[in-house]
Amino acid sequence: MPELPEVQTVLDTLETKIKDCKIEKIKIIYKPIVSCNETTFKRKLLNQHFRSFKRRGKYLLFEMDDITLVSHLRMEGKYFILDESVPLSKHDHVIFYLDNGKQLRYNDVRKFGRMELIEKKDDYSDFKDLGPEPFSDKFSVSYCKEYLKDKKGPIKQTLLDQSFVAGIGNIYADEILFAIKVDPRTPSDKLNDQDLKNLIRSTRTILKKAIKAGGTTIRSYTSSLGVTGRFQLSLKVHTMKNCPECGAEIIKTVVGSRGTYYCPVCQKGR
DNA sequence: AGTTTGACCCGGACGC
DNA sequence: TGCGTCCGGGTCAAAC
Repeated sequence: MPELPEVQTVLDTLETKIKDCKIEKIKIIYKPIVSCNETTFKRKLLNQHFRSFKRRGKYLLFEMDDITLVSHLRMEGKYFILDESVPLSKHDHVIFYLDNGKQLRYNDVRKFGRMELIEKKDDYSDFKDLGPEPFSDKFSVSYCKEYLKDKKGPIKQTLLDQSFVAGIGNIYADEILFAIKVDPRTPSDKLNDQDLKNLIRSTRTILKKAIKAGGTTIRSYTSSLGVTGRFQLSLKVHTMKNCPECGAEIIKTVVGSRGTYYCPVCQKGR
């Protein structure tokens, strides 16, 4: 499922493929994907060009001439760029007809993804109450300390809270906590300064590595399949059976109603 | 009043 | 073949 690295990869790939393309027609097959009024959505996007490509957390932001198209892939949203002659597939929900004869197709098996329009801004830092980007200077030890103060809920759950830091999903939350050797159930306010330093560093390292891997993998897919949003993961705990460090059996449990993997030997509470 | 939990949206996968 | 159940990101309502 797309988390920050995958969203970034999709964005980068779309930028190379449809930058400055014009939308000539829009077909909405499954209406709830588009959050706003259908007529307004079409009217405002018609004859607009894809000018710049930005990301905020897991949201794709397509800046057009006069408006910003926001897209969230949720669980399984995918974009394909295909010739109009290619038959529609079962889970294609929104079709953008481009001026180069290609179509940008939004495909989503679960139908959880959403699109909406917002005003263009120079700065999307206030967008949807999202927390800082993991790579921004705002994601600092002092910020984490302040945010986590008196937070009793498990640190894993806080990592998934998009208003704490934007873009981390279930898989990377497990991977980050494994990297810093902290038990996912640890109360959020129990992490010490060193833990927070490690948390910030590991988050950036892991996400960066995944973006790199995503970029590598997706290039081999794009020529035939369009933007599938698939990318390789080098997972250490999530879905693993044994710990790559100590060999202990990985525990699978539920934290904050999310499936959670951790090593009972390497990862300690505080 | 602020924080936290839970239902919801979906359909594929899986177990019986 | 056919049910029933589980899973999950973000939103929003309800409960604490």
